[in-house]
Amino acid sequence: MSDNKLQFPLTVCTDGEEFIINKEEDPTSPNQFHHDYDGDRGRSKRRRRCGQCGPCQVKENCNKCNFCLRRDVLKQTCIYRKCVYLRSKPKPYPSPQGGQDFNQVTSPPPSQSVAKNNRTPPASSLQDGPIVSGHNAQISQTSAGTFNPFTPVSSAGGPNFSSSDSLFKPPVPQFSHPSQPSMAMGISSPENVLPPQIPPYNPQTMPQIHSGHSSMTMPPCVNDKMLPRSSQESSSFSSPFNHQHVQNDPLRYDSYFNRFSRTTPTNDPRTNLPSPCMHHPGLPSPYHGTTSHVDRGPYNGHYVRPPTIPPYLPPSSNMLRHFSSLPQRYPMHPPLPPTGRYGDGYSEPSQYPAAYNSYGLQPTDMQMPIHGMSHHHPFNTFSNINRYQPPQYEQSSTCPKNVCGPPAFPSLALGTLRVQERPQGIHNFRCNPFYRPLPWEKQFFHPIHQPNSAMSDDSSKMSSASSGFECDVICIDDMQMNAYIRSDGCNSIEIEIEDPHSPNEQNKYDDIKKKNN
DNA sequence: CACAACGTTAAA
DNA sequence: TTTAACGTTGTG
Ligand SMILES: [Zn+2]
Ligand SMILES: [Zn+2]
Repeated sequence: MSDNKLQFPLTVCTDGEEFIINKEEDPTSPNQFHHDYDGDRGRSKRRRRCGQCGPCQVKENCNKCNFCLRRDVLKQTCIYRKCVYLRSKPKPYPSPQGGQDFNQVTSPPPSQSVAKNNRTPPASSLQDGPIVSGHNAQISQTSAGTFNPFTPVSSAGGPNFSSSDSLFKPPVPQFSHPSQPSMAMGISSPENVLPPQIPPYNPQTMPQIHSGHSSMTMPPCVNDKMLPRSSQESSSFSSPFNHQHVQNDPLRYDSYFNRFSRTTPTNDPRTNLPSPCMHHPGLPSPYHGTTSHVDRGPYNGHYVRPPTIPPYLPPSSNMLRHFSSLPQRYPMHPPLPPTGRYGDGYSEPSQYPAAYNSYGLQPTDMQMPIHGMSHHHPFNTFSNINRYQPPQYEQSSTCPKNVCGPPAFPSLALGTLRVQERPQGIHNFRCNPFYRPLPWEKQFFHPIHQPNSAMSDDSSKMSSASSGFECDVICIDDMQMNAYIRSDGCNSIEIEIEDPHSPNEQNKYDDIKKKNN
């Protein structure tokens, strides 16, 4: 890895865009948590949102899910905002003794005191959906001390998961093949520009669930490192990202077709996809409605801690459980789905499938946003979106979520860097990764089968095609190197830099390039 | 179990 | 006090 030659975090500028590159951290670092809920210290009776997981980043209520729609009665938080860690059943209260029922779900990271910001501010804006919080421009706490419960996001839709089963059964190796699209480095993301990834709630762009399996009701995985199928698509949306990409016309390996190619948006069917955000052609939408606060944010010592190490890579999934409050199709106004909180095995702590991946977006910094959210209303407040970092799996580990095998590509040997766009964008719910159905949400969104859709039913294909992978040459601090760039389809790009001094790697690259010819 | 309802906790 | 939403309980 070329890490040793670079100092992180690095700031990389490409085409006027600045990115922050952080070295990957070990999310598993234990010492980062502390909690009280199940711990003893003044344990509170209730767990609190961790403030770090993907859903916790969502600042706005979707206003479409059952919980939102029936908030008064159900008194539940928006399905899209439900903390991953709270999805498991709470441990029986006064369980004074060490019955750590859910050892994994105990406490959140030392909550950054910052978390308090989580509380949503007055809402000023209203749009339709939740907002992902982001960093404000302050970057933050980066340090290693930061807990990263979740890794980032990938956007929405993670890889295809069909069902919980899929967790165990590697879908298609996402990494095994280089794959398609990813965003090129220069991403221009002016404020108000949508992230490419969030395909509007268009049935066609919605992640499709693998049919034939049990239904998954959880919201999407946002952390997957792999490029979710939808991400891909989204990346092709006309968006700053894409545009940039086009400009760069990077060489990319299209796994789907098994070959390298230069991008040509023009003929790429994907480019015909709808704009990433139906609501944001570029401007904020009108505000309408009242607002309401949302969560109170994490509180020191009160969270339930996200799964610790092993837990974050569990076999099954709590997260994959049904989350029945998800609307069928967000933007649409479909029939309401049922609401359920722990259902479907959510309760099983042991099941945090991909806790990390599934949910976590790892904001570059842990800062919580400050935007208000409206309860029953859309808002048009833009919040800075986090530049979510790609998931950080152990180096050789595979994406837990896609239990697929390890990346069978050079990437393994390469150091992984996370490149994040410098914080600046603002997005509303629709533009936020969470907005899209998360993996577990697929069930809700997928219902609409679109035979003729650009999206194939063959999840295998989609899957492989979704691991955006492209090799390109980038320059960092005057150093040129080959790098594989993967996009999460949203706000993050993962760049794997080859160690210039590693002949082997070089060869690998060469090989790859040759294929292209 | 999935779901619905609602008491209750706790932040603002 | 109000509001958000966690945890529990009841039903099918
Ligand atoms: Zn909602
Ligand atoms: Zn959380």
